[in-house]
Amino acid sequence: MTLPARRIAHLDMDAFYASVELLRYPQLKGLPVVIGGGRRAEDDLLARLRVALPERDWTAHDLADIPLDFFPRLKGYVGRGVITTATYAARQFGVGSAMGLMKAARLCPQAILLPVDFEQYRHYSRRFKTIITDIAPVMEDRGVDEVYIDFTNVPGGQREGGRVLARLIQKSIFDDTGLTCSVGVAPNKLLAKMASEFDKPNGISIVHEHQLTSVIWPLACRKINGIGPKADEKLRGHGIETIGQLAAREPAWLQQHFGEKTGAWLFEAAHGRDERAVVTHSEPVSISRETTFERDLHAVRDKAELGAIFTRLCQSVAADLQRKGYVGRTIGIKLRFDDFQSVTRDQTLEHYTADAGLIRQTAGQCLKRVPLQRRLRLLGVRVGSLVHTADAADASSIDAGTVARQASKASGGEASEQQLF
DNA sequence: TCTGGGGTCCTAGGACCC
DNA sequence: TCTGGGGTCCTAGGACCC
Repeated sequence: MTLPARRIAHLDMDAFYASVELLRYPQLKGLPVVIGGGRRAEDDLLARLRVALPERDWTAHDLADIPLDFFPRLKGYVGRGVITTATYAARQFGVGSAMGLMKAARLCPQAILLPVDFEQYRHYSRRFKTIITDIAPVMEDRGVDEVYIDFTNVPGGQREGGRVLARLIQKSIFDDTGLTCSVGVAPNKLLAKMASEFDKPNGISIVHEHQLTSVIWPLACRKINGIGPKADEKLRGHGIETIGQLAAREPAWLQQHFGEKTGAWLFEAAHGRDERAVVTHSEPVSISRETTFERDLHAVRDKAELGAIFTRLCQSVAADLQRKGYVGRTIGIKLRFDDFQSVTRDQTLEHYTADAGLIRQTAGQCLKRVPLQRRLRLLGVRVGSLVHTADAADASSIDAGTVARQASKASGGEASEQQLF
């Protein structure tokens, strides 16, 4: 008996956030639209609408019949926002994800700026993932708009190398949601991920093992998921630009220059080898909240403001933990200074917690270990070493008395903030 | 014209124990 | 008194991804 050949799909929704917005605002179809800008973008849009059409309740986010003129343009945007997604029409102008909005405003001032609406995206994310698992149950979540799917044992999953099943999934998602996606099918996750980029948007690409040298080797190393800007730069320094050139190096040479583990992985990846399974369930390792300030804040001069933000972040993390049913025992902070340098500090507690007061107190201790001469642009709070609340609920793990005692100490609010800043 | 927010994984050094 | 490994935990930083 022989095992069926592995067929793994990578499915990537096309310009997901922007496409969801276009479902709600069809009048924007074909126009350059960028999503981002955080709270400010939302306030701008709502403020305009309240002035223009004061009779309606604009917090409802129902703008399907709103004239184009009422949508805010990128031109003149000031602030720290970045682009989360851009429509294909906007990408023509060279704007793209993670770009600062002020830069985007220069490249494409006429672009329409929409605020992000995660609740909507999560809603459509759940919808398309349910459609997929109804057809092919072995699916790995890779975020709101991406998944891996194991086609191997799905009836029809081998037909035309997976194209037939990919087409069925693509059509089912479109019929239900009106959204398009791109799919790559290959012998493993590494190649499937690359394949899903070959034909975008709304494409399907099939890669077979024997196409390694003809299809994969001419590609830039950067196309390998896991090779980022730094590794790419270093590879270039050694005259390695394509995956084929990477594959030609000796494993020992790669290990010598990139470390034992990374070197071995680079060699395997360049040869299209990847045995990782499609993982249908995973547990979070950490939960965090962070925020970039509207303006850089000084630890002494802006003490009150920072203290309030710090406390709010701790409360948010605690609420997230409680809502999701986790407790953790490693409390950490992250700071980013005005020169963009970041530092982290963390401390591991004896007992698990999801208590805002204890998190605040411990995070405060961490903060005391950081020199605060420079102004800050970002502050974050993280809780790691997570376990399910139920699994930690025995007396040896959570000491309720300790939690209550330390919580009351820290929740004095004003007093503890005084010490911290 | 500076660069969001939420994650994972890896490395490396020091403490501590056997 | 000095020496060596190995294992695990903790902490800090960094690369990378969506």
